[in-house]
Amino acid sequence: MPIDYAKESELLKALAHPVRLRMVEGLLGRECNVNKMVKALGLPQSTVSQHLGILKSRGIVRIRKEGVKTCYRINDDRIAALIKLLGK
Amino acid sequence: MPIDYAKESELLKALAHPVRLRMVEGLLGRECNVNKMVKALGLPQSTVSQHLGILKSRGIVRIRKEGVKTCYRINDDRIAALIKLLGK
DNA sequence: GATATATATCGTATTATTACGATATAACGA
DNA sequence: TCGTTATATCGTAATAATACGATATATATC
Repeated sequence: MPIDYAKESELLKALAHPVRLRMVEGLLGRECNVNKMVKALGLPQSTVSQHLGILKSRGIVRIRKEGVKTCYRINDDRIAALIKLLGK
Repeated sequence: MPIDYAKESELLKALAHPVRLRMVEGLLGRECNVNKMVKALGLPQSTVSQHLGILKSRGIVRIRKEGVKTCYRINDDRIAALIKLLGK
């Protein structure tokens, strides 16, 4: 399958940040709401939300609303394999 | 193996550019000198050289000198699998 | 409706990346 | 040594990404 360089480089760019990489790895196999991530990461809420927005806009994650909470989960099938590759 | 987020996000950042992604894919399985890439990509020589420098500094490619020519080739075993993943 | 909680968005200063012409360096052949 | 070819580096203007406080919005509870 021919690669869409512009599109796939956007995907990689979204993952190419230490905080987002950590977020994505943390979301493998389980969903998580924003507040939990804020606490786990020790970063300002606005910063975490901004990073999540980037991951969402690239289709890497998607959300599920649960009352007032927003639960994020992985939405791209390739992510798990990609993260696994990085650990080698 | 636990991921070094800073290190691996640097790897992804180096790949997260349409031109560099195209370069890397073009180098899968075969080496190529700078001038050939300049012609193939239709970009200024300084631009191509700058991108190659980024790929090299992250260990994604390495070089072999052949007289005046510099031949670039893939140097990271994970790259082929990563590119393959992107095409899915 | 008032309040508290969860999250998103805005504004913006700082820092990083990009593109590319100009210039430098290095190897080769005449 | 000169000229040519191949490549790297420099300088820099333009653009993009980042961090994060302030603020807005939405939902639940009382």
